[in-house]
Amino acid sequence: MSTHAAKPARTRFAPSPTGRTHLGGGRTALYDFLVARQTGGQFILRIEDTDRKRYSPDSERELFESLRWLGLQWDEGPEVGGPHAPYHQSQRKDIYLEHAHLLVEMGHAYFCFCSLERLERIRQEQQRRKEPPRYDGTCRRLDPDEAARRVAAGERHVIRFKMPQEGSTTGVDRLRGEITVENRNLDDYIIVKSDGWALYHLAAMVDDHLMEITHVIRGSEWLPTFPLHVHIIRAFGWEEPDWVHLSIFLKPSGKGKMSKRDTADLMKDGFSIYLTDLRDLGYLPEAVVNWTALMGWSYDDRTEFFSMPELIEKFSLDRLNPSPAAINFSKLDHFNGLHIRKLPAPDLAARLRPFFEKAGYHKIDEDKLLKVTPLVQPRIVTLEDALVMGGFFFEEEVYPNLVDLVGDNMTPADSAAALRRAEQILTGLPELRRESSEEAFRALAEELDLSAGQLFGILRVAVTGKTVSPPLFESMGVIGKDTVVRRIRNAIDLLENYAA
RNA sequence: GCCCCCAUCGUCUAGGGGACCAGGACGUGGCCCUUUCAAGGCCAAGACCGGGGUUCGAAUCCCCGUGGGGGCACCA
Repeated sequence: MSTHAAKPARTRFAPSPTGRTHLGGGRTALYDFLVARQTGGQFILRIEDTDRKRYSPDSERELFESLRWLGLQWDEGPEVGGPHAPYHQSQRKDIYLEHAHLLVEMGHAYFCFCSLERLERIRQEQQRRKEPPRYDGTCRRLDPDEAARRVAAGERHVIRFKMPQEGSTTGVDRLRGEITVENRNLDDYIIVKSDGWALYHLAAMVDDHLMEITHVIRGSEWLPTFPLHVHIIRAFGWEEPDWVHLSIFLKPSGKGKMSKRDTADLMKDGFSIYLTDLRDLGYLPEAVVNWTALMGWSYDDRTEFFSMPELIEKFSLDRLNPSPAAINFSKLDHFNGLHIRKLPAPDLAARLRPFFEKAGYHKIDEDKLLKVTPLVQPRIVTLEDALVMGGFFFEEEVYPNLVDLVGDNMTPADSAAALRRAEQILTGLPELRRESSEEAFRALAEELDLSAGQLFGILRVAVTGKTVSPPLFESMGVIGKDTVVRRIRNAIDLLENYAA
């Protein structure tokens, strides 16, 4: 695909807004987007909301938000319009109905008047006899003129696709090659419900054709009905798109698909399969894109770090892997760290700001944030980690634990004495810069017969309130001399009050 | 039960008849660097599901098992 200039592709992401947008959808949309961008074609978003009972406006909002967060802006679809509008299937009911009637006229479909109850009876009977559950074909044998009269008379009916009963059907999947199914294993699927709404099988094929879709990239859960879709397209005499059935995602253990329970467990570990959760958890869209792109696709035997432009250039449907993939969140952490470190500091600072603000650190000074950013940058894996790693920079006071203030193999009195000397040195310093302060404090350690680790450890706790922090002297420089001195005095008080 | 898909380190993967005592990445362990924590560098352990075939030669092709996954709605 990338080897020779392909003709512009028209791809579509066609989700059903009945739940939250997750990794699987994100990856499908990403591949759609990449193929469109790579070939100079269009990425279309189509909302499959023909099931009015399951439709949820919240889901749709979250869908748009998720795709945009990932950087997958659609060229045609809701909110942006396009030459094939409307892009909500709920607004295209008549189009599907017309096409269904066309199929009936051509003899590829028929009206069915069987009741739900009768269908249920047949199903149970078949189950009892261990037969595959299928429509028994009663209405298929009806005289078409009579069926038409009953429809005209207002009798409740559905429209079924007339599947050939002999032979087999072969479709070609881009990653698996030919997929052949015996026609007798296929059912006379309902394509229009009794309320007049088309089902996916019809609606999607009609829209894909009308919208001139060249590549249907979708989940492999569609593989079993793939031959049906091929049949519908052939019945109309349309050209088939390229079919790409993506592998599914397994839970991290590799044992089965993600369940509700798994999702809840995941959140406890600070992970989620939902895109907006990942955003709120402090993951970068760049990292999520890079990570999911590699779940089922590879470039070569060593390159793994990709930006969106690089993916657009290098992505290829020919290098997709058909086997199911377990989700590996520790690899997401890895990619997030990588992308965080790659970011220019001002960019990272801008992304960090909302996390600090949400945590209650208001009036964050831009200059200070810009200084803090490179200090936390190599030390965080998510944006949210910056709160723990660098919160003390924006805190008025810090509250160290007494035990942490006492150095290794030292008494509280020793620590207090060391801090007193540190305070003297600090106040004597004309300004607080890393080079000068580090030199002075190294000398102090020697004077007190302490290791650098001992002294710096005490200072770190006094100044940052924590045992783990960015490098001490750089940190002190950002915090400022007055605040550093005040915090050291507080630590001395703490130690001496304990002694008393 | 029936149908379909899949099968290389714990995980994501490279490999597509000889270049493979199987390469990379995450994770894990160790070392170096180092004021803590990271980052970074180096090293280590770790896999071709089983059985048949085809072939001079199989991780690679074929068949059968087995295992895993998906689907069997007037959902998508």
